[in-house]
Amino acid sequence: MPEGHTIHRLAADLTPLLVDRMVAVSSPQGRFAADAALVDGCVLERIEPYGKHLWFWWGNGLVGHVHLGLFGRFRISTTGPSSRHAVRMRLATPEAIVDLSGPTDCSIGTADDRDRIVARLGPDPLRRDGRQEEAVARMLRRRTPIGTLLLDQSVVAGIGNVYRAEVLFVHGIHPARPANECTADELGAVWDSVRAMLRKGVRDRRIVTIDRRLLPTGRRLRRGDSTFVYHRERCLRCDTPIGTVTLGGRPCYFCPSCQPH
DNA sequence: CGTATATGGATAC
DNA sequence: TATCCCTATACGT
Repeated sequence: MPEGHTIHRLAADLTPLLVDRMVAVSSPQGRFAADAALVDGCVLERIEPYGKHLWFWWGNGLVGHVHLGLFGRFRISTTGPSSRHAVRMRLATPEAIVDLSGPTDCSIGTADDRDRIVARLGPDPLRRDGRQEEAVARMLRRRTPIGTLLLDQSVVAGIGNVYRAEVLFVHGIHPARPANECTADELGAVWDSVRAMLRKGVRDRRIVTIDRRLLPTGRRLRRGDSTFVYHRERCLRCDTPIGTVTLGGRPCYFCPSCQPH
């Protein structure tokens, strides 16, 4: 679930439920209990998404940090606590209960702590302050494979393994190509595409990158098809067997035919 | 019941 | 580069 679109979707969903309210903060599972006590009963002033990070600005000046990692998940209930799951953090108002399980990080810190983390993030395509030129500059000056850079949160914040593969496919770029062998126009187009993909992900609440205009006319889609190359056996466009190359420590799926060296 | 897998990332070497 | 952590789910036995 969690690439940047998930985080921005969560901020939009949780804000009307929790912001400007006094929130009971607890940790049924226990590991967040000491931190929870620091903000329990405070008014939540703002929920801020940035890349794959989520910050909770509390009325007493403290700032909660959540990073879902690979397994983290929020469950929202308006009818009572959802049992059965290990709940690291519970945010409760009279109207709603928000349960967080499995995060890589869930902690309470200061605004400075938040700033230090944001300082090492690249621009986020889903934020108003996300600047295309900044991301292009960060990529263009390096000869690192573009597939590695797109996964590097200090270059662009919010892209994960699915969007990286899909956006490179859409532009016909082999993931191992050194970033500085791309043109500025090309990299700008990659930014624009991934921003559009992420926005669609926020709207749909899931990743669907397929654009029928990029497929041969008459190509039949199977139920559940959502990507061109990610986690597929064969390319959705040309049926060539999909390859993978490990970049940034994780397999990057690509079509050897549509994305030649 | 066990095992494999997953859209992430920090840390140790 | 390797290892570990966090959790849920799908699937095989």
